[in-house]
Parts: sequence; structure tokens; C-alpha cells
Amino acid sequence: MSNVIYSDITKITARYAKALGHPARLSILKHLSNQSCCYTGDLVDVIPMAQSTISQHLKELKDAGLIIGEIELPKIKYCIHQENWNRAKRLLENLFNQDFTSISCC
Amino acid sequence: MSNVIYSDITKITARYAKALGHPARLSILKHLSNQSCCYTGDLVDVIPMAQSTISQHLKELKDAGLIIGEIELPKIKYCIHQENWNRAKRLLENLFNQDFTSISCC
DNA sequence: TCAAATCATCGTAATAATACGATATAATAT
DNA sequence: ATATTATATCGTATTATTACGATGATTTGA
Repeated sequence: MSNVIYSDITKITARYAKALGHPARLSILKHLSNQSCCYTGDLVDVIPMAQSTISQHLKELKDAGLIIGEIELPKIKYCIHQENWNRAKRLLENLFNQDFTSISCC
Repeated sequence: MSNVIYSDITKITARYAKALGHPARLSILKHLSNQSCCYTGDLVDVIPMAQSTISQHLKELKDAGLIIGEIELPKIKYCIHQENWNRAKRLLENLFNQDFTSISCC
């Protein structure tokens, strides 16, 4: 409902986490890292899902800002969006480093 | 479809990320950390959503294993599940430390 | 010019997530 | 016994996600 109740930091952190929240997308990111970059077809060869489904997951990663697509016709080369990737890393580190463990509890 | 195509590591990492993928749940985790633990009612006072909705988000965090609920009737005290929290932290660190940035790309 | 290759997008169906109000449960206080 | 408190669960509506096949678009190669 009211999206305004959360801070920008909270919203963007959740956005990144959500993008990471599917095994297909994690696989895509892994392959992107292994081969520095890759084409949609490389992923289709490796991940046993329909090409359209993989394209859809690529779109979500792109919309979340975690990857970018460069046109190299007739292929599209996808790479990690380094700046946003680092931001996601920092945001999640901050989340985990609020150091829940040091606070006496339970 | 075939859930079997992903490694256990990939699946559990995605599961944790998905649980973190909503601003309400991040807010809950933040409040859990600030006050060491807290009751549902504390969250209802702070997060402007219906009590039932907050309870639903608590259930998802619990199902994902990130928090635990201790009965202190008539209240329920929620705390971070430290072991799983640390595991989620490690898994996501591993994901981000595949060091995409050092690989020449694009 | 026509076919092939490479992807994205569309249409669609099935399932999941999100939010709410209403109701249920279970202990405590009166 | 009854009311109160604190929270979960149910029912339900809306929207989002996920997956597929089919189609469209665009460049390359014959």
C-alpha cells in the first residue's frame, strides 16, 4: 500500500534481494561471473528452461539494475553492472553487519 | 518446474534472498536487531500495516529460518535465528565475492 | 532477396505473494 | 465465569511471478 513508509535504503535493498531471490537468477549471475560476460544463448545451453523464460529472468535482473545488456548483433552480451552490484553488496553487508549476534537476546 | 536442476546451495541462497526481498521484512529485521528481540505488538506500533499482515511477514521470515518465535504468553517474542542468519550472511558473501569485478569484461 | 540465427516480447495459464478485516486461540485478570 | 490482551489463522481480493509456446524484430550469410 503506502510505499512511502520505508526509507529509500530499505526499498533498494529489498529490491536487490528480491532480484537475487530465485535460483535461476543466481545461476545466471554465476555464469556471468564465470565467463566474464555471456550471451543469452550460452545460458539457454546451460539452464534447462525455455529461452523465453531465461530472457524474462534476464529482464528482471536488468530492471533491478544488477546486469546490463550490450547489443552485439545478432547477440546480446550481458554483464554484471559493477557499480550497482557493488552497491547491492554494500547494502546487504550493512544489513548483516548490524551485528545481531553481539546483542544479548533470548 | 524441475527444482532438481539447482544445487542445494543455490536453492537455499535464493530462499534467504527472497525472504529479504520485501521492505516490511527488512524493517522487521531491523527492529529485531535494535531491540535485541521484540514482540509482534512492537512491530505493529512501528510499521503501519495491519496486524495480520505483519504476522504474515513474520511467518515468512520464520519459515525461511531467519527468525524464531518464543512463546511468552500472551506474547510471542521474536529473535534473529543466529545460526541461520550467519549462514545467510556467508552464502550471500560468497555470492558477492565471486569477484565479478576483477574479471575483464565488456 | 531469402533463409538462418539470436533474442525479445506477447499471450496465457498456473501459482504465489500481498494486504485486509474478521475470527479463533489461549492465557491472564477481574 | 467472563472479559481482556496478544497474536495467529482464515477467507478473500488483488496483483505479481513464473513458465511456456508462439510470434516478432533485426542482423548476418547464402
